Amino acid sequence: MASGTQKESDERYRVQSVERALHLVEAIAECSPDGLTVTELSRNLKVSKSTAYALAQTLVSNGFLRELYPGPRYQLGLSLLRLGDLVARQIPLGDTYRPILLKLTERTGLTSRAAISEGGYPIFVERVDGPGTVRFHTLLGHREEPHASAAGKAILSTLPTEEVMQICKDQGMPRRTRNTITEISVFLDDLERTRRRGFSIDDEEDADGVFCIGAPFFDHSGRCLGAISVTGIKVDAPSWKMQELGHVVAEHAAQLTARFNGTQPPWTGSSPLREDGHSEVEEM
Amino acid sequence: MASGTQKESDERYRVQSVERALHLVEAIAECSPDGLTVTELSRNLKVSKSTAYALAQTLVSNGFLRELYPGPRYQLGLSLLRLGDLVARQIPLGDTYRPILLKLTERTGLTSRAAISEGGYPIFVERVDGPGTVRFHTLLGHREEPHASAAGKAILSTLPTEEVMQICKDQGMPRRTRNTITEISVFLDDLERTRRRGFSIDDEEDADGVFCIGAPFFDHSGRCLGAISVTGIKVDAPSWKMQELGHVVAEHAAQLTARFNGTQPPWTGSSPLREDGHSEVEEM
DNA sequence: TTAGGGTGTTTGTTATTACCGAACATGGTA
DNA sequence: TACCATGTTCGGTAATAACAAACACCCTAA
Repeated sequence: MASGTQKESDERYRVQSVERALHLVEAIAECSPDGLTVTELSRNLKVSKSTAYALAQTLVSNGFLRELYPGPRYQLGLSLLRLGDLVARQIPLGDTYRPILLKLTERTGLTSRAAISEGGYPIFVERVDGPGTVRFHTLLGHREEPHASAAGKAILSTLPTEEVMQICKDQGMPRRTRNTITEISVFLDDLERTRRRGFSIDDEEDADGVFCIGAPFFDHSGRCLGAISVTGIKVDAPSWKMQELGHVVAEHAAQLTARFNGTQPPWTGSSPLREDGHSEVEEM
Repeated sequence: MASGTQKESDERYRVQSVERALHLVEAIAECSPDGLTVTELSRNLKVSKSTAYALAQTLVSNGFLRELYPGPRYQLGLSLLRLGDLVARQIPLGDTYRPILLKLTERTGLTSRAAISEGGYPIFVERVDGPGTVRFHTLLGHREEPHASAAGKAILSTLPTEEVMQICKDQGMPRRTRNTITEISVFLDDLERTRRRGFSIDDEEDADGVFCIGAPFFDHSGRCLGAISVTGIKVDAPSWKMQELGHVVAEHAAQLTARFNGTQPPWTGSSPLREDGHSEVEEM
């Protein structure tokens, strides 16, 4: 549903006009950077023009939106830049990620990202774009599908089975591509493979032609803090190369763990190569 | 007043509950990263506990705030990170600033920032922290005082006198430190010196012990797009060193202008050194 | 030029709904 | 245990958010 996946704070205690105002901001965010006019907003939110107008004016006067002339189009305002920067700065040890991602991108030539775990869901908090011409539309603060992203699978691979099943039930396992895993039993098998090899693979499971490889990092008690991942287009890395990339990613994740004075749980990295060779890559 | 400096879109057309919700976000931003409780929020906004509760719940359910236990404290939410990142990405030619700021910081050892001009006011859109242990609390999206910041003075130095006086009248020239320029005539003199030497100096005018040096950059028509500046603590750069720093900053600003295929207006940099030597630095 | 359809803005009016105060639940402390 | 501080829930009431309709202002086409 609309915004339902978070903890469902009772709907009775929500303020309609505020809810509408926030949806208005989101609507503009989706149409960025072009922005929307009052009429478009009113249609989008299914409210009267005058209501949309009043909401937009309120947001503008507080810097959450800005009016672009002519024909006033509303764009995201600079308060959001300031508040977003503030959030970025208060991410625990936020400065730590960038240097390691830079190294990872330099080594692999791929876009790399760091996500922290929010109740098992990956939230991306840092990004280093690769040198290639391909740019991925990845936003900080974005929450990816836990079952169809490398970061999500890396994080889930560290959690007990019951928690994984709970998250999958809450979130559902919607199909994103032909390769998306939508069966819980298949997914649990995949997490088991992830644990054994020490890194996760999203092989065109979230978007066609795009792969990701991720690995988790840990705090001092061995709890998973989040995951890092690299993203590329499939032609850049055929399946036989993923094994190699996986070890590089896992190695950098281990460096992050070390920076946090963390400890790898005993079962990770214990068998970087499976008994039966590299079949786990090809069988997906 | 509260948020008065922006264009005063008629107060009749604002919705109260949304206004309160946004102020609530700002209140939390000011107390970040600790966050605030419902009771603190209600006191801060001068509304009843139940109202603050409803507003906060609405913001939480949309990801603008997050609830931290115990004793639910409300913090800024990850939607703000995502929206802020989106704004950052749609800044015109946003990728251009960082490499030049990196060079500037490497060369000077100081924190450097880029601001774009929003109707003559400087809005910071990029930042590269210096290697020192001193960190300045500078936020992207923040609007600094035009009359008491190096970036502001650099931008204003490119505008006609009437516009400068209008902005000073709108904004006022509040005193921030002992050194703040609060007299319009003195300020206009300072802008004239800035034009002649090609860079602006904020010598403890915004914060005690902190100096900034800025220089404007231009588009193809010679209009000022914004300014870059470096920031440091006074002990790192006594007055005699500012002249030298100024030329480095101005040089990097010129590189930015070149990147934008811009043109320096004829009167800039025409006399990088004043007739009477370096006295302008000491007389402040 | 004029008519038309599209804006954004302004205006009352109505009933929705946001707000408050008070009651309830909870947790820590003396 | 009683107390005082929270956070949460409830119902009544009046403020106010939302709407429709009118207005002003472009454009474009006839």
